[in-house]
Amino acid sequence: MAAVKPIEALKALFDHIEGPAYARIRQSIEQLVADGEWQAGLTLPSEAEMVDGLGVSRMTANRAMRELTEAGVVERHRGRGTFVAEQKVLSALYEVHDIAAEVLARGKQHHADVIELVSAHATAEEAMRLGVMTHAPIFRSTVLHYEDSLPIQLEQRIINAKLAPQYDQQDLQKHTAHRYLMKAAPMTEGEHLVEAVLPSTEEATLLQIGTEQPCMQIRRRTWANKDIVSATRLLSPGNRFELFGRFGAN
Amino acid sequence: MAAVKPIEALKALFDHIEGPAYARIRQSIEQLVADGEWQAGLTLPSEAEMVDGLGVSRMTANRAMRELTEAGVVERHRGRGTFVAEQKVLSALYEVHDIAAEVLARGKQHHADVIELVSAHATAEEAMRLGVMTHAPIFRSTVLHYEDSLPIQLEQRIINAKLAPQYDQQDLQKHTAHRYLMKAAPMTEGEHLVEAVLPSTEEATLLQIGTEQPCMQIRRRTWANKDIVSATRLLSPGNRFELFGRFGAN
DNA sequence: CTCCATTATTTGTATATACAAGATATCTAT
DNA sequence: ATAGATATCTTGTATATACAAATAATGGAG
Repeated sequence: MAAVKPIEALKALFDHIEGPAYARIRQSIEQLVADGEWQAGLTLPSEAEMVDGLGVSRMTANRAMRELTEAGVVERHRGRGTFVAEQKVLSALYEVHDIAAEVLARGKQHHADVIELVSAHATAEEAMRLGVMTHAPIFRSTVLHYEDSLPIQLEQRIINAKLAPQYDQQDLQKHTAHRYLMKAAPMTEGEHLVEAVLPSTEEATLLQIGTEQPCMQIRRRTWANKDIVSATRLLSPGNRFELFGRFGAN
Repeated sequence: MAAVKPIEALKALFDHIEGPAYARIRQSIEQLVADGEWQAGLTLPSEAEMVDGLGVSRMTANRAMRELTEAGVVERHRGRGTFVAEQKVLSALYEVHDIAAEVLARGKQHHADVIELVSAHATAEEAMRLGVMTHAPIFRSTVLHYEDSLPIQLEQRIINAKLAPQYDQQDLQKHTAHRYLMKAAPMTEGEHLVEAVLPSTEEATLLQIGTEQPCMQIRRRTWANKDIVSATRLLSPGNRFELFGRFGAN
C-alpha cells in the first residue's frame, strides 16, 4: 500500500481546524511541513485537487497557497505545480544581524565595537543602496565584530537619516528618548551579493590582515524605500568562515 | 481649494505603473506613504472608491490592501476603513536582534558576552514557546549586553536543536562548518508581551541591580513551528530605557 | 435633546467564472 | 523514431457576486 496521498493528509488536518477556509488550508500545510511529513521537494496537491478534495473554491485555495509562498513554505511554478520549499539557511534577516549567533554556536565570545558614527549626505552609490535621493541626509556607521579577541567582520551601515529623524551626531547624547526604525527586508531570491574584494588599508588594519588578502564581501540589496539601513559586511579571510560557504550559493 | 483627494493622488500614480493591477495599487500607496504625502492616520480610499476611481474590481483592491496590511503599511478595520499605519518603531525583527543599534544611535559602545550555552531538553514552557514537543532537544543560551561597561540587558535564548542539527555542545568546536537557521517572525499585531518582573538573584547579579528592582521583560511569541529561536529579554531598569517606552503601547 | 432602532458603509471571506501564460504530455505527420 | 503541432495541466491575474460582521450615520419616538 502506498503512502497517504497528499490531498488526503491535507484533508485530515483541514477538517479539524476552526476558522476561515484559507487559513485552515495554510495551517494544515504548515503543520505537515513542520512535522516533516512533507519533505522539501514534495509536490503539493494542485488547486484543482483542493477544489475537489476539500470542497473549497479555487480562489480560496489560491489565496492559501499564495500566503504560503510569501512565507517561504512552498514554491510555485506555473505549469508545473507547487512544491515544498528548501529551508532557507541564510535569510536576509540572518544576514542583517546575527554574526553573534554564529559565534555563539561555536562557543566563542562575541564582541562588537562601534568604530565610527558620522552624519553625512548620501553619495550616488549610497543613495541607490538606500533608495533615497543623492545628497539625502544619512548616517554612516562602522562596527567591528570580534570572535573572542580576533576581529572577524567589519560592518558598514548606511542609515537613512530621514527615517531616523531627530538625530544629529552632536545631538545623540541629548536626544536619548528618540529611536529609529529598522525593518527586515523580505526574504526573497536574488537578494544577496557576495564578492571577493581586497580590503583597503584602513579595513585591513581593522581586520588585522594584509591588503593583499581577499575578503568575502556581503551586501544586501535594500527593499526599495522600505529599509533605512543598508549594510555591507567585510569578512576576515580564513577557515573561520566556513560558516559562510553557502552564501550566494543559490 | 482643498488638497488633492486621496483617490485622485492614488490614480495619478496608478496610471503610470506597469504590471498587475493589484501591484500597481500597492506600489502607488507605498510610494505615497514613503514620500510622506500620506501621513499616519490618514483615511485611505475605500475599496468601493477604488472600484469607481481606478476601474478595478473590489477583489483586486482588496488584495492590494491586504498585502499592505501584512506589510504594516496600513491598518484596516471593518466598518471603519483603512488608515495609514503608525510607523512601527520596534518591530519583531528589531526585538530579536538589535539592541546594538539602539546603543549605537546614542554614540555608546556596545558589547555582548555569551554567559552560558548548554544543550538540554525542553521544559513544558520552553516547548510551548518554540512550538516543539516537551523534552525536545534544545539549546539554552544566555547573553549579557553592555552599554559602555554597564550591563543593560540579559537575553535568554531557547534554540530548537532539531532545526539546528549536527550540534552538540561538545561538538561545537569540531563542527564549525555547520550553521543554523534563524528566521524573523512576521511583524504582526499582538506579537509582543511586555511585563514588569522582579529579577532572580542570578539575573540581578548579572545586571548589577537589586532583586527588588522591577525590570521590563520582553518576550516574543514564536510563529508556530517556524522559528528556532525564542528569546526573552530582561531590561535593566532606569532611564537608560526610555527607548523602550513604547513597547506594548498598542 | 436623548435614546434606540434602522440603514448605510466598510472590510472579511467565499464562490464561480474567465482568460493568460508557462510547462508538460500526447498525438500526428513524416 | 523524431519533430512539430496540439491538447492538457498548472498557476497568475481579474472580475462579478454574495453574504457576514463591525462600525458609523441616520431618523424617529419619547
